[in-house]
Amino acid sequence: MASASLQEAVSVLKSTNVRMTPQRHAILEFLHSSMSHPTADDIYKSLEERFPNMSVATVYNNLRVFKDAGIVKELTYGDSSSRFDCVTSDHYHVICNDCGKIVDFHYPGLDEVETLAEHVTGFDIEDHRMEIYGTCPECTKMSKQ
Amino acid sequence: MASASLQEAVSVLKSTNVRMTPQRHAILEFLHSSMSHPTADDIYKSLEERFPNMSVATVYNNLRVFKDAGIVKELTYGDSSSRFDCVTSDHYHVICNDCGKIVDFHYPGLDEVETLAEHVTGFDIEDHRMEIYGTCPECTKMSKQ
DNA sequence: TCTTTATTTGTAATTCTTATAATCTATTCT
DNA sequence: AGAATAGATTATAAGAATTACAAATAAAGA
Repeated sequence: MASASLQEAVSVLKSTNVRMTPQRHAILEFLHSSMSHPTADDIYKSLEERFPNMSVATVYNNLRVFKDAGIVKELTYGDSSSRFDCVTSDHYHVICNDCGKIVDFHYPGLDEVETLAEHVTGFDIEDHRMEIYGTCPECTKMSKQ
Repeated sequence: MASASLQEAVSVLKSTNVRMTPQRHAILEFLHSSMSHPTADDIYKSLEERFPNMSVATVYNNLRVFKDAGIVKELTYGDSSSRFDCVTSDHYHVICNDCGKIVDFHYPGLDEVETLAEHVTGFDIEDHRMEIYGTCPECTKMSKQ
């Protein structure tokens, strides 16, 4: 479950019969370099200059390919559009209710939750995610003024 | 954070200046009776018979009112449409990757996560949610046949 | 290089959700 | 009770995100 580097992601893709295209590489690159959690549109806009002819459909297609390959996760929050996060290691997200900022948060040791859920529900558990909601320091400061 | 009964939900609404209408009551009733986690459209369809003239907008409007009042939570997963869950007590959701079934799952004691997140990120934490993903017994059985 | 097959592109279509304005209904004030 | 006010519903249109589709293009292996 840990595809740390861009290289690793590329080789994961090659192992299935997924071809490497310039667009794909650029999308992966952007996902790995940006520490934020971009939307499909963020990605599209950021690559507009390098790929003036790229279609939005390409971004969506490839995000699905990456998701299926397990190297990218889709995050759906309250807001309209999904965000995408390259799978690096288990971490959670702290999200600001005001401005939407997302901060990574490490908290190990929730494997137990999966084990218990398996026993209680009979599901074959694969994964879990957690989001923590609140107000970020900046927004707190703003509201106090 | 615990509005166990329908009655309680109604009185919460009355305490703000939200009027009780037949449509509102029916939506609340449905949310409380259905142990599933219906989409706006599920709710709309289920009330079609009783309220032939009801608009989808009414469902959406009221779900927002309920959300703002804190008696209903919106759940956004991978699939296209949001699901709604009346706030009863803290619980999490186990979701089937195949058929989308959602099962409630109680796991106390994750307040610590919020505390730690506050310290690490400086956020003013209010809430958290967790989803556990896997394959339900039925879908596992199906795939083995 | 050639062939096969995946991928990209551009556009149209779909779906979910929200905005708007008109109508209607409940509550309040006199 | 009756009028005024504010809130709610309805119907429809608009908006935004995502997907479907068919034609054109490009990658990978023989």
